[in-house]
Amino acid sequence: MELYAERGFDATTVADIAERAGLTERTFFRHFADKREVLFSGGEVLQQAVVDGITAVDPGATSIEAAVRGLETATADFFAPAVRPHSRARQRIIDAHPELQERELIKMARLARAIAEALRERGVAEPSATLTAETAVVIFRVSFDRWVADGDVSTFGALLRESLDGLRSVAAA
Amino acid sequence: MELYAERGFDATTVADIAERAGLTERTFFRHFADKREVLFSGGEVLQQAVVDGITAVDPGATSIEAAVRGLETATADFFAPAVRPHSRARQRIIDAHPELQERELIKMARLARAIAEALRERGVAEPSATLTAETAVVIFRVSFDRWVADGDVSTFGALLRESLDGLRSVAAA
DNA sequence: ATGGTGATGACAGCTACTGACATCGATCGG
DNA sequence: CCGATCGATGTCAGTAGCTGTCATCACCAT
Repeated sequence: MELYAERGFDATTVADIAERAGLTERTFFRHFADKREVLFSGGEVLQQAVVDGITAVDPGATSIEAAVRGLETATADFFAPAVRPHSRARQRIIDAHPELQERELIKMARLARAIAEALRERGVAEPSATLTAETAVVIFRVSFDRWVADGDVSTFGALLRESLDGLRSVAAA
Repeated sequence: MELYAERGFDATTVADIAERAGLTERTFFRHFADKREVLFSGGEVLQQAVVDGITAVDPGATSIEAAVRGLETATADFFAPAVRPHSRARQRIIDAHPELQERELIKMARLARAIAEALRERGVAEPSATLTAETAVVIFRVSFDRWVADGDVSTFGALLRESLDGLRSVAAA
């Protein structure tokens, strides 16, 4: 991430990264599937936390409530105020490179699938499960954008709530 | 697409494609940004059609109604029953290759941004415009999946309506 | 000490993609 | 009717991402 920030994603070769890390280029590719993956390696952990959060929600909750509550508990650990500068730096790099956005998007798609599966475990039928999961991910993304943005100082959980409310009024219209 | 279907995306080189097309490898890259783009080249046309459709909707309509109506008019031209076999073949290739899914996802993201812009033109404020646009794209994707799936024989417009209803009940919960 | 295992290095190779320059055909002004 | 121009293509060389294969080495268990 240092190198990507310093000279840009395209301008840094895998050889550069390997050198700074004191390793071989080959070894880099044994740890990361490709050059982009470096920025996304922690993703499965968050995904698992969200899934765990959803299954922990009281069974009486509606599907969208369960999904958002799962996001709330998971993001409370991952998106503490202290990590905001790091997240912001990371996001600046991603936003500047379409290839990285592609990777980010597929991670989100996987998150949606995992959420849908967790909802089905709770007894939510299709197509509600998928629809709810996709909606939850939209809420997550909108919230994340606002959380990373400079001006906003709300907590992630509060932003999730606001986004959910916003979406409810949009859908009700 | 012939070659991708015959021997798989990974197993076909650009040299193969160029040869079958009777052209040079270099010429291929002058027409398509990269190897994946071949499968997505028509995307901007659909996007423009959706945007045009949205701006044509009567100004009194709500934002989500305008977005879905825009999708309806655009998809009526692009997703006629006759093109279903082609769409299905294309989708089979994409579904088998994560790299292609990445590209598809970023196209969807661009579509969402274009829809949001069209909604803002209609006077919809943020964050409603973005939220509505993302929601509309979810509806589009769910509908497209069902339209491409074997069993279903509904028209695309009907599927859009059903998905919108489904999402409304999810969000209302 | 021996053998197994997991991480790394070394090296060769393929292919996606790019830049630079030459060629060629069509078109258009004189 | 000729030459200039322009757009599309061919040619060639080069870079870099990524992979397969084999050797090495540290560590651990028996």
